[in-house]
Amino acid sequence: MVYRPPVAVLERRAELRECLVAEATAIVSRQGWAGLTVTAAAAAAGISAGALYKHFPSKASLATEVFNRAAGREVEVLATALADSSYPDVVSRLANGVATFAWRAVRGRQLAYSLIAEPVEPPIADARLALRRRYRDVFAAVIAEGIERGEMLDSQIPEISAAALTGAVAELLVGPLSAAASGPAAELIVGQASAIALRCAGVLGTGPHNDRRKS
Amino acid sequence: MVYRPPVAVLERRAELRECLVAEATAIVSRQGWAGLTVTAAAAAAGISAGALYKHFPSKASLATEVFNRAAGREVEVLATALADSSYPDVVSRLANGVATFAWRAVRGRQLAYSLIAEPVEPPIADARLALRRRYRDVFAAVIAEGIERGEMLDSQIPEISAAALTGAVAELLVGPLSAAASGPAAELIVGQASAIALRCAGVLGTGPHNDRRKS
DNA sequence: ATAAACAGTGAACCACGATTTACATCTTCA
DNA sequence: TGAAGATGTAAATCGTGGTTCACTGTTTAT
Repeated sequence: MVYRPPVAVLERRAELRECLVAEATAIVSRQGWAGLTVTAAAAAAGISAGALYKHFPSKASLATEVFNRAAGREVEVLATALADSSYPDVVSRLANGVATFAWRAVRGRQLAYSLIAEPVEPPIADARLALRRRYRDVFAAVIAEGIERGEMLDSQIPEISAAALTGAVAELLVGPLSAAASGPAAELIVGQASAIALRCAGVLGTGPHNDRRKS
Repeated sequence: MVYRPPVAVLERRAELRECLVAEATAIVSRQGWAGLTVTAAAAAAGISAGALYKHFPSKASLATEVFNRAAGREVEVLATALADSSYPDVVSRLANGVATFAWRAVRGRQLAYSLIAEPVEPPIADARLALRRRYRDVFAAVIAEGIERGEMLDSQIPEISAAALTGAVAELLVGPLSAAASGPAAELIVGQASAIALRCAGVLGTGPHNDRRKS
């Protein structure tokens, strides 16, 4: 071989690749997967559609990379919130985790919708299955710990409760209900989401009860 | 006008239209929306693709009719189960409703997935929104009644809990968890789904508790 | 200086389904 | 009988995006 690209070129190449992923992510966060065409992504990064194929073998490849990175970030944030050791009990950690999850969905609403519910082509649908599984596993671990420590109902199956919890919160945040959620409405929904999540997870202790005094 | 189609012809025409809807529904129940092409639907009904347009103005029109009819049936069944007056209390009715919902999803799994979660083109996505709203409303009514009668937590908002409940059960039944659900596993999931739904709805009374005796 | 490797361009090219069209057939009713 | 309406067929047409292709300009190592 008589040509070996020098470091500077390789760096620029890597940079452009990153730029493509970043721009594609921005498009999805703004317009959803429907807006992510090869032409649009390439144009946003300042190159032509054909050139994109010098960096990704196919659109699906770019799309799944975008998905997986964004999904990874979300799961990471959730896992971190769920592991926050400044809370003494598992229940508080769960509440904190759900609230975090919820807030992130309320702010990047379009991205949350795109990750969780928007119609997508098959390769991304697969990645989405994996995402759901990861959410489930993360929640399931917390529930299992809660059962272990006697803070949660022990007749439940952590994986199942976790899946339900994931679905419940997702529907709440991404579904039609929160579509029109302005500031205060959003707070209400996030608050309710946390409460519901705890009930879902079979939190023991005081248990659900109504106040005697009527207002 | 010198031609007025006689009753027999009109009947046959209506019959064929029904046949198209039925065949299209069958395709969706078997292969999902992905399998529902104009050609396939027409062929199943024994006509050519072009002829289908004598009965429906567009594919979207046929598809939404298929969706809405199937969705209507599901909601109807659920509403009936939730209204079963042979149960004395609201809680039992809710449990019964969720179990019915769940069983139907476990048997027609593909159809349930298609109605609730499969990627679809925009016109059907709209119809799906409406379906989710209907599910939510039906559950919300029951929860509201439960609160009214003092059987459920009164600090919740029925619509929100109902949305969460819908999402939870949907995720459970249509998500990856129940993908491999053979007979006994399915029963387990349905059972858990009912239990989770009751917790979600903030059922009072005995509340979640662990048995003292360890096995 | 020059062959080789490579990013990039812009214009084809292609696959896939939905729709439309041109034409044939049949039926009704003046 | 024959003009008009309706159904049906098969093939052509269209739109949309992803993907490929032929070619250009640039850079590197001999």
